[in-house]
Amino acid sequence: MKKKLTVNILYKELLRHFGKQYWWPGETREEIIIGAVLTQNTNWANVEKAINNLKKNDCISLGKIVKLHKKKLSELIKPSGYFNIKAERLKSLAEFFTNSFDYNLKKWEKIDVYKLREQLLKVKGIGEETADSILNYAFDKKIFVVDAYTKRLNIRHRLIDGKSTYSELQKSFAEHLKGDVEDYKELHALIVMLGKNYCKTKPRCDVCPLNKYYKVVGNGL
DNA sequence: GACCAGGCACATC
DNA sequence: GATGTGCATGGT
Repeated sequence: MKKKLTVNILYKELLRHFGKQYWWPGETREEIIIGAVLTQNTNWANVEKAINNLKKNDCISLGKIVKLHKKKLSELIKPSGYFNIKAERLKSLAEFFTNSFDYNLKKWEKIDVYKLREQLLKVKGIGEETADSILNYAFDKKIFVVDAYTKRLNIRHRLIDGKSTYSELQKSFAEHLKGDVEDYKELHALIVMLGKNYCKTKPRCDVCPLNKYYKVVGNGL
C-alpha cells in the first residue's frame, strides 16, 4: 500500500458536508434485498419505479417473487433496466432465502457472516457488491460495501494503491475505519453521494468536499 | 443522439 | 489475471 488510508478523517469530512444519509432506502429487510439486485448498474430513480410496481402488485417480498412468473416479474421491474436478467437473479435469490431455514430470515442473522457471504456468492447473479450490500444493510453486518464510486474515489484521489482489487479496498477500509455497523452504512452512502455530485470528470476541483480532507492529511497527488 | 447509472457472468487472450 | 461484451431503462 502506497499510503495509509486516513479513512476516519474522510468519513468526518463527508459527514460534515452531506450530513447523515440513513441508508439503505427501504422499508423492510426484503425490500432492501430486492433493491440490492435492482440497483445493479442502474440509477436509483429507476429502481424506485420498479419497486413501486412491485409494491402496487403486492410483490415486494421474496416469498411472492418465488411464486411469480418470470415474465410477469420482468414486466414489473422493467424500469430498472436489464429486466430479464434481473428477474432471473431475483428468482434465484428469492429461492435461496425461501428454501433455507423455512423462509425465516431472522435465522440467517445467527449464521457466521462470512459463511452467509460465501453462500450468497454462490447464487447466480450475486457478486461481491450485491452480497455485501445485503449483508451490511439488510442484515446489519459490519461489512463495508465497495462500489464503482469507491473504486473511482480511490483512483481519483489515490487513497491507496490504484490497482486495488475489491477485497483489497474493502480490507483497507475495514482496517482503518473506527466505528460500528451504522458507520459502515453511512460511509458507503456518503461515498455514493460524493460520487454522484463531484469527482465526475477530474480528480479534484475547487468545490470538492474533500479539499478540507487534504488540508488535514496533505496532498496525496 | 450520446452518455451515464449504487454489476454480473461469460468469452477470450 | 486483465480486458471486452451483452444485458436495457430513463434522465441529462
